[in-house]
Amino acid sequence: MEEAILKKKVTLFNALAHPLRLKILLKLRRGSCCVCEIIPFVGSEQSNVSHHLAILRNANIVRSKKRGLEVWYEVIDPVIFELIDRADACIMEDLRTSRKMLEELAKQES
Amino acid sequence: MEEAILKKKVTLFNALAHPLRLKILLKLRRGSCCVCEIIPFVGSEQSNVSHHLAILRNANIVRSKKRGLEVWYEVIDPVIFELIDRADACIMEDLRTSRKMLEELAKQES
DNA sequence: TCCATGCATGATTATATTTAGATATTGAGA
DNA sequence: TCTCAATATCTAAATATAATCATGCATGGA
Repeated sequence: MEEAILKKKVTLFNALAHPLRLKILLKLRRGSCCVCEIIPFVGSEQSNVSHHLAILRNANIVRSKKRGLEVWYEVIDPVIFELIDRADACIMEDLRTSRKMLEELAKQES
Repeated sequence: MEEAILKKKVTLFNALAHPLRLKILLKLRRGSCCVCEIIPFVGSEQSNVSHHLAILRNANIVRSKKRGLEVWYEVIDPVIFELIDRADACIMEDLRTSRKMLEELAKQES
């Protein structure tokens, strides 16, 4: 694996490894919007949201443009949502396995 | 989004957000192996590798079992590789876009 | 039983990340 | 021009993460 690609992959996964940033992307999935809409959606300080938006920008996941006083954000490439969905699939599979194990434990106890 | 799922997703992405851990998974992709094979592959201290393996274990990405003195690791669910591949796709798309922008810049300059 | 091997765990230090508050910047309107 | 609104950036403190070194633990062989 090329070192530069590896680094980019770490940056990408790292950008997705925070609840606030995942919430921001969840909001942007419904369409682009301004920061003033993101702030109440994620429920955090303005400066904190701005900081996390910068991390998503640096990871090339979102881009912004000014519209008067507001700054509007949008996801650059929706493929990112496929990535997130794949993560969901991993988690769901994991949960299914856990449930099966619990069921078998329960069977053995009865 | 349910808070528990969100947390699991963060744990998953976080586990993938480190070059050493991605290298470990790259190794395990070729089949399960013992720690003594992983250490030279990733090129780091034994204790450090062990710590990172623990992070992958806690994220439910890999599991281990003893075989005599050795401990063998394997990926629990290969779906994780689809996730990683999807990340690659995101990065490649990003690189393609960057290249296009550079080409257009070059055109304008000439 | 004693020792060596393979690995995990704990402690420590250095570094990075997160958060909140303060300040700076940009644009719109009075 | 002055002021306000929306957002970014800076700073400091708290917390988390990473790497290394030391130690502990289980297993197999002498």
